[in-house]
Amino acid sequence: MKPIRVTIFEDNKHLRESLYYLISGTEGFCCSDAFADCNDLVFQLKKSMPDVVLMDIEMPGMNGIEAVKIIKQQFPQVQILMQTVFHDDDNIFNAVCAGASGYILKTTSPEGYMEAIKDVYEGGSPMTGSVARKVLALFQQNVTPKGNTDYQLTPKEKEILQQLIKGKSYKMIADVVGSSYETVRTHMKNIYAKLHVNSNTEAVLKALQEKIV
Amino acid sequence: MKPIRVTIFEDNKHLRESLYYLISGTEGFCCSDAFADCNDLVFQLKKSMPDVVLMDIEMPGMNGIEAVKIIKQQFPQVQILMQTVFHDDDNIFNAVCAGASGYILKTTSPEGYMEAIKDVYEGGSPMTGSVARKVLALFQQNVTPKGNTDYQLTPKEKEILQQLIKGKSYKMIADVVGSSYETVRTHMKNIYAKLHVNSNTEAVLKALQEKIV
DNA sequence: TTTTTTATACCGCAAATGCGGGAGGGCATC
DNA sequence: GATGCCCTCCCGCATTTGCGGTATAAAAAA
Repeated sequence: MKPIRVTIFEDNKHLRESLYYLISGTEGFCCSDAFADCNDLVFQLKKSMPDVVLMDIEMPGMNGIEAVKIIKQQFPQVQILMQTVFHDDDNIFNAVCAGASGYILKTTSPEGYMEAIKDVYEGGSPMTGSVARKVLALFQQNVTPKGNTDYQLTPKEKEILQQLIKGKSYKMIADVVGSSYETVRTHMKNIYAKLHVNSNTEAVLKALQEKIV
Repeated sequence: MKPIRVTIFEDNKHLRESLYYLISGTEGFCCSDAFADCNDLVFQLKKSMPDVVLMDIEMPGMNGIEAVKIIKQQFPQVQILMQTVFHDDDNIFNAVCAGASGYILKTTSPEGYMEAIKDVYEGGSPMTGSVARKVLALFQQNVTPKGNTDYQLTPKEKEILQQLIKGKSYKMIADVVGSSYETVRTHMKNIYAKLHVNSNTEAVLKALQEKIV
């Protein structure tokens, strides 16, 4: 069983070295490299070939978020564990969007660190509870506009609406669902009535917003 | 220090009772009630006054997701921990949207259960690593599609597109933006050309997806 | 200053859409 | 057997859209 290769990006010398020794000294892990900044990021990673990158958010030069984007683009298989001092909503949000797989605080215990590294490596997404709560909160904010009104659409109607919100015209829809153009029109009439709309765009809008599809 | 009050909703009798004894038998916890379904949900909760609700997703009658919505509406301070057998994307998504604060699998160990309950109570959001990963994945899917392509829309064009994705017709748009119907049409032509679309719906779709607005 | 861009506005025509109606077949429920 | 629901298809007509022009004036850029 080969060890999990970890590369560290952390500007604080003390923490960086502590982590280096912690990881190197743990059975089953191997700290392939430790950097203070993201200069030559891609080049360094090509050499290091890590399984997991431990990335600080606050860093001089290129910040952690930018680095995550680049890493995910160039080495999509690499798992990234973010570490930060603060509970900053924006940072969490951005890191998650950029493609980080885990998010822990620097106050985490050494054992916690090692568990988290193992977890991201195995496909999990470790987060300290409060970070997770923030992610969920963001998630709820950004996605909840999910009206739950039931419009009683029939399967066929849903199918057609599905196609409509892909930008298809009636003719194309008819083709896809295997009905005649006229039939599609009939369905649309019914859909409009059920959704209480009277135009193409309104239907698309409503369908997308309320996730009726 | 008063104990954390937990109410269980779980249709499986064996698991329900196991959890009941587990929670009751743990220092600092108190299982205020355990139900097999969500009948009289609100009434029962008023009596139980739990701090944390342990909710099964798959249940006869009202399912767990619906229950979460109601609980969060009626008792917003109550923390909800979902439990499920499966890793079903839709369920996770819906539960999170509905307002669940944590999400664990039934295969979780007794200690894991207790930790999770404590965690939600304290404002965290425990999730098994793989669940967290799925939530993040959903998050990334739903939020990142932030197209960075620049379509070079002029202010007026953006304004008009803005209106279009509200479901307005050209006439109505003309009225809102204070231009003539014909002018709006001209702008639309240009917008379509810039977005590389050729229908109403496609434009709305693209505008919404890429958040050009 | 000349050119380009933006916003304004109109005409015309073909196509698509919205809306009203009618009509038959299948299938399940009552 | 009757009723209701869903899916199917068609007709007609008024309106809206998509797309091709043309054109003017102000503003911005060259």
